[in-house]
Amino acid sequence: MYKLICKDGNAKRGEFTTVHGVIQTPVFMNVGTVGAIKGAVSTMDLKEIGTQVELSNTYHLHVRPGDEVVKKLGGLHKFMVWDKPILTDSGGFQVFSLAGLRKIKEEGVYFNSHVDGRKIFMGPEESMRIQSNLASTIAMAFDECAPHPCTREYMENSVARTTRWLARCKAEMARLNSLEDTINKKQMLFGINQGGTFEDIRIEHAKRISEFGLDGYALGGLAVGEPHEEMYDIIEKTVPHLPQDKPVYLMGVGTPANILEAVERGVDFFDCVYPARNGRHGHAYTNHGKMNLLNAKYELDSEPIEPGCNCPACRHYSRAYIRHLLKAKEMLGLRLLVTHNLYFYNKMMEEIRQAIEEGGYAQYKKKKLAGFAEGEDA
RNA sequence: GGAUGGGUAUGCCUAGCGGCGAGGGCGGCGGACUGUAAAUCCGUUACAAAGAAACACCGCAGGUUCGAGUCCUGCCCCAUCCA
Repeated sequence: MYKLICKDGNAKRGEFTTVHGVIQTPVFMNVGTVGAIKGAVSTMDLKEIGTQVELSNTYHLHVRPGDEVVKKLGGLHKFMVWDKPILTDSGGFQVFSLAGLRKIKEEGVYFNSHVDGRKIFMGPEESMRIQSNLASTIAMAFDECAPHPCTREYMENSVARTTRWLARCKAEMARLNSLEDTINKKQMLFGINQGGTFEDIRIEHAKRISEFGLDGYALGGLAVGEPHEEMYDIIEKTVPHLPQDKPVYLMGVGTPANILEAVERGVDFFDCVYPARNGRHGHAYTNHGKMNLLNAKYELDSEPIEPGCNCPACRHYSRAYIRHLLKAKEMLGLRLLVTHNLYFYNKMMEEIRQAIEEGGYAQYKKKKLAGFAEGEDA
């Protein structure tokens, strides 16, 4: 249940109520694909850094340890010890990212497991069944994230199929939620808008899926190689054609700047591997741009990553120490950096919410972007 | 004093055993990464040049050879061992 608290321009401040608690939006979901945030960050850590929603992946958990296993152990919440909302991505993105290992058919997608090569079939029904077994708070519809660039013809066919798949997802979800042994009988379903950078396909599809009466709507297939401006433009043109009383989720995006721009265009949910991946790669996000802790200039730097930051890493450790850990390939270095980055994202979302409530979003965004730009490593 | 093993590029270490304008690793620097096959990947790290015959002390000096980092001789350093 989505409740709009207030708007500032097109930026929305809302509350999304789920069986696992209320999500304050706009929100950044922390990505833990296989049921764990890469970089040795525990769910205990997530509590400490203000994570509201954790995101896991249908395909990956199906491959290992297997959704049946997770179900036997009481569902993903119990399994990974996380009682707040979990959103599971449907496996649709793997149709894109594992393009070399799959075949798309009308009934679904045939994958060769990236782990051991065995054949895996996943269609809308399978994806829903797996997500129901995982018992996530929010399930995503099974879609195709089409590549960029692609021809208009390819996109039209792909989007039409994604729509047909959505109907099957909805029906299967309703069936699963009514079953006796389903763990989360109130599992929500978000539909996914596609269409690449073809504005008319996007809008047409947005209108079409809006008729399904789902719990939320996502913009998929963006940030897959198209220029930022084009992505912002598509968001701006598409969001008005999605239900106004439902949350909008921009999948897989993005950089802090991407998020600031998208919030301004009415997006409520975000997720991205950047804070975790870049953390593992030695980069720290700060209000003055990105910082590469691997650089020699931090060798004797006893400052925290970001002075004034209240994350566990910055409260206790210096840049020099974290650099040393990274150089020494100690896991603690990655963990501290990823923790800092996730905290940074979560904190920024908190600031965004406050700025919208205070009606000063445009100003906040401008100031924030200026800060990023002045950074030494930005 | 003797024995043995080494000295490879203006960061460090190392491959190399007659065709080397010398391969690799680390360290350094830079880049990439957007619903995670990624604690990853890519580039660069003497000078000069971007050109088919141009110039890098492969510890130093000679020698053998069409050709030597590679073989021979002497010397200088380093390590370990024996006196």
